[in-house]
Amino acid sequence: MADIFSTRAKAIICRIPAGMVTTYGLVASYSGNRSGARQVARILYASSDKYALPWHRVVNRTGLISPRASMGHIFQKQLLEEEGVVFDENGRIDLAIYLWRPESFDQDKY
DNA sequence: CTCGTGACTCCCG
DNA sequence: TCGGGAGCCACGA
Repeated sequence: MADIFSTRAKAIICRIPAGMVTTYGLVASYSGNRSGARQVARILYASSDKYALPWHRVVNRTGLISPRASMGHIFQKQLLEEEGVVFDENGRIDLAIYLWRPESFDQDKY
């Protein structure tokens, strides 16, 4: 497949277990481009609409949800909380506990 | 087909 | 310690 980047990104996002989160950079890194964090975000947004990807399980490197819309991150936070993710008083996710790495799954080559 | 944009991250001053 | 700039590339119009 030529679009390994988007394909991989989607595949990875799709495999994020409920109650877990990952970061853009991490997904990008495992998709073949450590600087493709932005593309991951874009692919996610564009694809989540058509492929129903769990974009809400992807947060930025600090564990903080990126405020892409006025109420977007609030909704995202809510979804994660229902999956069992706990936020601290700053609305930040404890990556030490909830960070899920692509290496955790069989990343063959796909 | 071309152009603009961006839900990020890292590095340097 | 903190802030700003550059790099990267897919998607939509």
